[in-house]
Amino acid sequence: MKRNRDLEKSYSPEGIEQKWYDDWISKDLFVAKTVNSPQDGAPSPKGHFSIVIPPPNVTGSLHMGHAFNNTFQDILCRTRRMQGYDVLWLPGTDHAGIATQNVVERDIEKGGATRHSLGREKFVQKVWEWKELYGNRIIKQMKRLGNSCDWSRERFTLDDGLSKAVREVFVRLYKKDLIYKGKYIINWCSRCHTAISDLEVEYEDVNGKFYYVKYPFADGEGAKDDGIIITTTRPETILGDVAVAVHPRSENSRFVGRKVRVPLTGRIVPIIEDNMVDPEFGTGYVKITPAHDAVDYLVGKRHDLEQLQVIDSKGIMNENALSYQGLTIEEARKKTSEDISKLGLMVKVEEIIHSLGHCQRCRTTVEPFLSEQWFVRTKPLADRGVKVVKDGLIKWFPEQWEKTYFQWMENVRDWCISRQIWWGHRIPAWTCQDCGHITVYENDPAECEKCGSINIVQDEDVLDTWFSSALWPFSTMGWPEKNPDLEYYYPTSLMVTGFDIIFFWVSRMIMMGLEFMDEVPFKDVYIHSLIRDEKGHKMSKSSGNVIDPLDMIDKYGADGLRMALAALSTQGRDILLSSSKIETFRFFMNKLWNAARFALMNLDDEKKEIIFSDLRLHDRWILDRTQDVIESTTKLIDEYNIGEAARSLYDFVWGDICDWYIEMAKPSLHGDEGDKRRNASQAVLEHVFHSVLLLLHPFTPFVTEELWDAFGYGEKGCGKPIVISEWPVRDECFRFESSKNEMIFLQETVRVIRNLRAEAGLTPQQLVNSVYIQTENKEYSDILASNKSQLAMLCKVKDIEFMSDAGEKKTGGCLSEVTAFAEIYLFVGDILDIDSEIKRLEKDMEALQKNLSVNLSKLGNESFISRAPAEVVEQERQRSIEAQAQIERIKNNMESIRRL
RNA sequence: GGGCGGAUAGUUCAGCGGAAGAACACCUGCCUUACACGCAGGGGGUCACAGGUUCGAACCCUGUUUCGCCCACCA
Repeated sequence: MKRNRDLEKSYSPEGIEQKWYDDWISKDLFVAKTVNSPQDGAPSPKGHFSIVIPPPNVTGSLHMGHAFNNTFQDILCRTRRMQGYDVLWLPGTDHAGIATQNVVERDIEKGGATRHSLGREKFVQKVWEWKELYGNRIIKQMKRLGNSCDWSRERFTLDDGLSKAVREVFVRLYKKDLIYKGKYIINWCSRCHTAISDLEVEYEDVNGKFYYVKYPFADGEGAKDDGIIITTTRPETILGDVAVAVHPRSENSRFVGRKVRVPLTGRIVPIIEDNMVDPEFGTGYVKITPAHDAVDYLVGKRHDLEQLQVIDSKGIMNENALSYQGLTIEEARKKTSEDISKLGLMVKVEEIIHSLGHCQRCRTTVEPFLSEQWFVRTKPLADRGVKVVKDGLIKWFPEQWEKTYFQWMENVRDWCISRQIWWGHRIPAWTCQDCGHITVYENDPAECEKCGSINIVQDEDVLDTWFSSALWPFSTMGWPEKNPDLEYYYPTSLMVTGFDIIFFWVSRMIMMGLEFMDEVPFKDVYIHSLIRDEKGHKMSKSSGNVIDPLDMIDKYGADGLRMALAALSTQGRDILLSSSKIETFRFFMNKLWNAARFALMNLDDEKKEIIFSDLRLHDRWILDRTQDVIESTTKLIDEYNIGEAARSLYDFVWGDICDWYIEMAKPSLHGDEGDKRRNASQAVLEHVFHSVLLLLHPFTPFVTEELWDAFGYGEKGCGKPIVISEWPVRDECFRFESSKNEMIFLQETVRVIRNLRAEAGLTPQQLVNSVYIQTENKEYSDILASNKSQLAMLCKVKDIEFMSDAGEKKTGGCLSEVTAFAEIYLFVGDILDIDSEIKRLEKDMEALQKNLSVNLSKLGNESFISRAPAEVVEQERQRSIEAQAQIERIKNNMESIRRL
């Protein structure tokens, strides 16, 4: 083994991370196998493990959510790669229609341009330029995190291949009547100037006014009841009223069939009955405005009412709004309410808090708006999506999310997929100007498929971004073409994402995957929690509480950040992150580094075999623990419980290896117990580090690769990089069950003695001459007796005495503590000072040496030898030998005390 | 209105049927040749409340209180 013992005294990630990432990339270690191709050959007997990354927005930059999500996926991919699976982690980015368009619009505004002043073609060109400039930023950031993605397969949702898939899907769905075009009430953002889907509307409580308005009877019968009172929050929509509704079984239903006069417009409208009215709410009378309210729209449909539009797509009152034409919604609201008051029809106005929809992208209030849009008929697709989960073909982690999914899927409504923006996949539909027929086709058609006219124009709208995202698991692998990747890596193994996009994305991928691949898009879905700031608030630029993962990588290293994210994660609870929490794990990287440094300082180049007869308790214990950790880590990762996996590795390294094993192995590593023991400890240490580096690699790829190399396991030592080294498995040879309990005896005793020492106020320089242990437990006393030197090492005690009754010792200056196994006594008077102990020994030695030199001079004197009797000479000779031995012993003694 | 999740040490959270744990923070000692990004020790908890199941409950069941989140056609 070629060891590198020349490690820095503390771990600094700079340089190391970049070095290894470049190395991995240059060796194509993340490039997935193209199975059955001439260069890659047959698939692994283990099979495949594939993940498609949730594609981040091209204009975005890496935030903590991405960092967490990507770390999770990377841990799985790296583990599976080491386990011998054919791993594909497919990366890419999303064109993010409205979001990106908004960003670029804001950018060109600085130069005084608008998208309309540029025109469609030029504007789209601008967005592409933007994408070329900044679209790569997030990819670079992912690389710094250590993502082991196959960058050779990187995709973008507007790539040619993916665009082709989008068209194919659109056409097939249209032909199956699963896509249709129609005039419906949709959510309209007057700022983005486009329709948005139900999911893109976010409801928020806002202050508003609740107007009580009287609608007089118009049929002359109501002499006594001169009218009814409706309630509304939007008086400007009174201009579009075409009816008033009551609940059929309410008190108010007695007026059904009568007519009232709508204020301002003077329109005579009927009172109708509809179940949608809550008789308990407001006055129990609801004005019906089918063109400007989603509920009213449905009521209008049921009762065949006119859809009277009074507001246009820009949020301006239109020609139907009489004198209010040209006003904005806000202006019209003020004016109409004033005018109603003037007419004496405003009964009262209340302040209320009500929930209002806002555009997810720009926070503008969303208006219900009647317009012609494209929709996906979702129900038939959803039914299948529900079934596969019920049948267990897709498993959710944590399981509870399954319910959320079912709830949405079982009540799913048609999906509005057309957007009145320019950045995205343009809808492949052409309307014939002559016959009005709509031609929907994969390739741009030259003529109307019905009448053959060449006078056809393509639909102006583009598709919802999520339409292309829904195809991501198979469109990225080449669909609709047949392709070895698609055949081998689809369905993917796992989807990792946040709960916020279960409806937007996960459910739609399931529906599309089933429709077009006839198979689920992934077998497991892992829904992770949200990252929040330390106070539990959502991180956002506006509140200034963002912890930038790139800053954290600069400060603490990618490994520290990754370990923190992994270890802090728990199932089903949000993660409250702070810089200091990440720091804790940076310290862990240093601890690992130094433990490895210690090991390297104590290992020879030659690799030692583990010889069982030379092992002592702590050796057997750490070998046994290592096997347990190998097994449990593997199991936890299989269950996607990376939080527990990371935490248990942390505890194992810090608590078991550093705090106990290394401390206990020091005497033998220093050679105090002879060569055999030194070899044994070296062999054990090597095994432990070899295993733990492998186990930690998915979590902290960079340090582990660096240390792997330093131990000589990497290419310099004629091995392989850790990235592609074999994942460890439990070695049954190293199962030492009894070591677990025996070690507990020892640890418990050490803790108690240390505790007693602290109670007695002893300094580290003070040596306890002896502790007395009273116990009936033979096994316990045997274990302690055979580990005296470790005990001395760990708690600075010279000797242990066992006794059945310590009664006579319990006088003055005695401290004691009872444990589960024994009662332990320490006498405050029975303390040796290390320095004076050494002085005492030095004195002894001096005296001995004096005697010895006298002896030796006698033996060197010829007249003494010739005159003295033979037995006296022999006696003197014996004495000198004894003295020499004793000096040797005292020397050793001094050495070991000095070490304490 | 429906659904989901949380309530455990000062703080952030693990634990989810068998003697209350970690990390920060706090207090006391220590620069002991792997590590002060460290070592050793310490204080601190009716595990939200009330019932129940069990030999045994922080953990299971039933309520209650309370804080979040998601969905839904309260105009």
